[in-house]
Order: sequence, then structure tokens, then C-alpha cells
Amino acid sequence: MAEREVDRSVSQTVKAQLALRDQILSGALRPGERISELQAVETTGASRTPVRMALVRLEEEGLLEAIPSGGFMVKAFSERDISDSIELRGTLEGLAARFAAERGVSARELEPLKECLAAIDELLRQVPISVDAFSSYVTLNARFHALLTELSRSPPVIRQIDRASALPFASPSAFVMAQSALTEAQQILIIAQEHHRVVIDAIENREGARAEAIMREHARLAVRNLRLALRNRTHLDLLPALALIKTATD
Amino acid sequence: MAEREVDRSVSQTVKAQLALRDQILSGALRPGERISELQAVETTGASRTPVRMALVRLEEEGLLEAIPSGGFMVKAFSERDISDSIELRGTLEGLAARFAAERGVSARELEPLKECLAAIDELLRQVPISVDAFSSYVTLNARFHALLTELSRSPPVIRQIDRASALPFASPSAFVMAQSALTEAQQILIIAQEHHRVVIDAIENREGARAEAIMREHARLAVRNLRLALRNRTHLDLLPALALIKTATD
DNA sequence: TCTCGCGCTATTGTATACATAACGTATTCA
DNA sequence: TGAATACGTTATGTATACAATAGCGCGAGA
Repeated sequence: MAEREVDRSVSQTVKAQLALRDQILSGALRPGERISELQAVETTGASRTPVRMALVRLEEEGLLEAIPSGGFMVKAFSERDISDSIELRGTLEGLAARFAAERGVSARELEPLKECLAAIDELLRQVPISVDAFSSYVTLNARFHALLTELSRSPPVIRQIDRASALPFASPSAFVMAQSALTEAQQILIIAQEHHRVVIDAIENREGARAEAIMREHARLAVRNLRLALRNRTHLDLLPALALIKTATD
Repeated sequence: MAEREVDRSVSQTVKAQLALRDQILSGALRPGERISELQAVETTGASRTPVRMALVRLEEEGLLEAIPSGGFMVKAFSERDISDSIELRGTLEGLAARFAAERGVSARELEPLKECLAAIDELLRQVPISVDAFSSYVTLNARFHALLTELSRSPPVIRQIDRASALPFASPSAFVMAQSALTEAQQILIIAQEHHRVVIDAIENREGARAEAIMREHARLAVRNLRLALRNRTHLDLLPALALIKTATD
């Protein structure tokens, strides 16, 4: 217990939640496996009450499943579950983009989006794209999507998108890092950036249908990345979330 | 405490959750008001641990909001929040219908939907529609929507729709009862049933875009019902969820 | 009279003890 | 030998006690 500063600053509940999530995503807890509260108490250092709170939150988050007779188990996801989750996110982001377009967005609100866009442009200028640049892309991409979501100015929509993106494999940049070595990945990034450009243009011109359609298509890129990542299993270590995928043999 | 059978059969957590939700929807706990755990312990009869679990679940459900300094408060919703939540549900149901259409559904799976459709047809045959018929409609309508959602055969989509419909004012039949007295309401029910008919037809013919579009339009009826209910405040007592709406004066 | 600070109170966060239910194992009976 | 039942152990659900923090009020000083 050397991390005294962490112990005191954040609540035990959050600490337990983060620790358990790490264990799940790292594969230390395998899908289908029942999570023992006492074991979780030992590994997280928190007592049973915050551990239970963390388990409830992780269930709501979608990583755990309640067992009818009591307790929780790690959820297993099929490849289709994952692609559906990504398409779900795309649909919701499409709704957000449409709302933004239909309801109008001021130039001032669009500013940060455009800055983000320019920053990604800058990144993609170098060829081939370095691993560091991939990493920066992930950050900027997450920022772009977050800003876009907020443009809807609809708390219920924002909330739902956040919930949909909480699943680690459904988030906008989930499978970007997976094929940083592949040449195809660079093309995908360029296409993704074009989508970013189009959605901003559509919102500026109040073209709701166009904004919605492009965000849906944009999410399809993530599905493509998922497929690529599963076929080229060279960089699977970059994808902790893959520990949750149930294959046909399981 | 006369309900001993309830005390023993369901867990204290669920009991507390139901009791607190009732209090929120009935307006006993006002929006923006901080929920005292001790007070909740008194009113629900459960102890603090299950009360806290219930509070966490209600927060995830969207009825409560966490206070940064600790504890929870009842969430307040604007009229726009509610209409956005309904449109959100419509968008998700549209996705489910599209999945069903695109991926194909067997005649056997469509059977229960058609039975439901026929039952509603039967109800709407009598003119004017009785209050009892309205009540039956609510039940059948909920069943229809649940069956349709399942047709997507996509657990992530089903899960998300369930979560979106958990908000009492976002559920498919939220504002149906509100204007059972209005003549306009009968027309709306007839239109809604037409939508039901069309979505099944679209799914049968694997017309994904049509299925999706009609479900979105269908949700717009609920928005219309909401507006009607807010303008004709004669039957507001039938709408417990309205206790959560924050008006401009609040 | 207003503002700043100190202290108290009340409420939440955490830990632990207890009870109950479920699951596994062993023994007995058919 | 197999199956069923009973008992024991272990886990979860619940309750309560304790600690820490935040908010509020009162008092004192400027």
C-alpha cells in the first residue's frame, strides 16, 4: 500500500471500480467467471461495502452481469455484440450531429471543433505516421467526438452517448492503436478525418440528414478496424478489451 | 408494515428502489431536492446499505443526480429534455427495426407481433374508445414495443433501449393515458396502430430504411402526446412523471 | 454592521459483524 | 452402484457502528 496519496484523495468506491475494471480488461478476471466479493476485497484493498458499490456500477456500465442467485460475473461479448455496440454509438452520434445541425450552432461553438480538426490535419501530414502520432490521434479523436456530442446541447443524448461509449470496445478510438503498424491503417485515418471535416461542414450548413449519415458511416470505420484487428492478431496486446470477446470455442 | 409477504420475497434493495422511485414520481421528493439517506431509511423500512444501493441504481437509471460533495438529488427535466428522450428512444427503436429488417426475421418470430397487432385492432374497433380500452392499449402497446425490440436480436441494442425507456416519460406509452378524454387522442391511436402495421410490413419485406423511418416517426407521436398533455392540463393526475418537469419559473 | 474564523452538527463514506441462502459433498438407502 | 437427502461450509444480503468531511451557525473583531 504505497499509494497513500491515492488512498486518501479518491473514494474507496472509485478506487475499487478502477481496480476491478483493470482486472476485467486485462483478462485477470475471465468472462463468465463469477466475481468473488471477498477476493475483490483482497485485490482492491477496499472493504466489502465500496466493492459492492463498484460492482453495481460496473454492472450498469455493462462490463458485469448479475447472477440470478446473487453476485456478478464478467460479461462475455461476441464479435457481433461489439460491432453492434459500435453501430449503436454511431447511430447516437448521428442523432447528436443531426440535432446540432438542425438546431444551429454558433461559429464560436464550432471553434474548438475546427481547432481539433486542424490539429489532426497536422498529425496526418507526416507520412508514414509514427506510433506517437497514432497515440496523439487517439487523444484528439476522443476530444473531437466529445465536443461533437456536446454540440447537440441535449443532456439526454449526451448522457446516452457517454453510456454507449463506456464499453471500452465501443469508444471512438477503441481499435485505432491496434493496427498502427498496418499501412491500411493510415488510409483509414485519412478517411476518418474526411468524415470529421464533412460533419462539421454539414452542421455549419444545417444539413441534418447529411450530418447524421456521415457519423453513421464514420462508426463503420471502427467496425472495419475491429475486423482488421481480429484478423491481424499481431498487436493484440494493445487491445485490453479483447479479453472480453468470446470465441466460438469458448 | 403489513406487507410481510413482500418483505420476505424480494430483496430490501429492490424494495427500497421501488419505494424511492414511487416517491420521486409521485412528487413526494421534489426535483432538485437532496435525498437524505436517513429519511429514505425511515420511509422505505430498509437499512442504509440497501438504500444506498437503490440510490446508485436510480442514479444510473437517470432519475437521480450525484451531488459532487456527496449524496444524490432528484433530477429535474425540461420539456425539451423529455422530448429529446422520446426522440432518442425512437432512434434506438428505429435501429432495432432496421436490424430486424436487414437481418431477416422468420414468420414464427413475427407471429406474436401480429397477434399483438390484431389485439390492438380489436380494441380500436369500438368508437368512442373507452377508458378501459385505453388502459388495455397501454399494456398491448408496451408488449408490442418490447417484442419489436427483441426482433433486433442484438443484446446491446436491446439493453440500450431498455435503459432509454426506463425514464418514465420516455417509455412508449407514457402520455397515452393523459388525454383519454380528448377526441384527438383516438385519432392518434389509430395513426400509431398504422405505424405498427407498417413496421411489421417493412420488416417482413426486409425494407430496413422504411422500418427505421417509421419507428422514428412513431416516436414523434409520443412527443405530440406530450405537448397535448402539457397544454390540456385536465388529466395531469394520470401523469406521475410530470412531477419531474421543471418549468421556467422554477 | 459586516466579515472572517472557529466550532459544532449532521450527513455521507467506510468497515465489520451477523444472518440467511445456496452450493457442494458425503453418506445412506434403495 | 446410483441417486437423493442432509449437513456443513462459504458466499452474499443486511444491519449497524464508527470515522471523516462538509455545511452551517454563531461569535468576535475590525
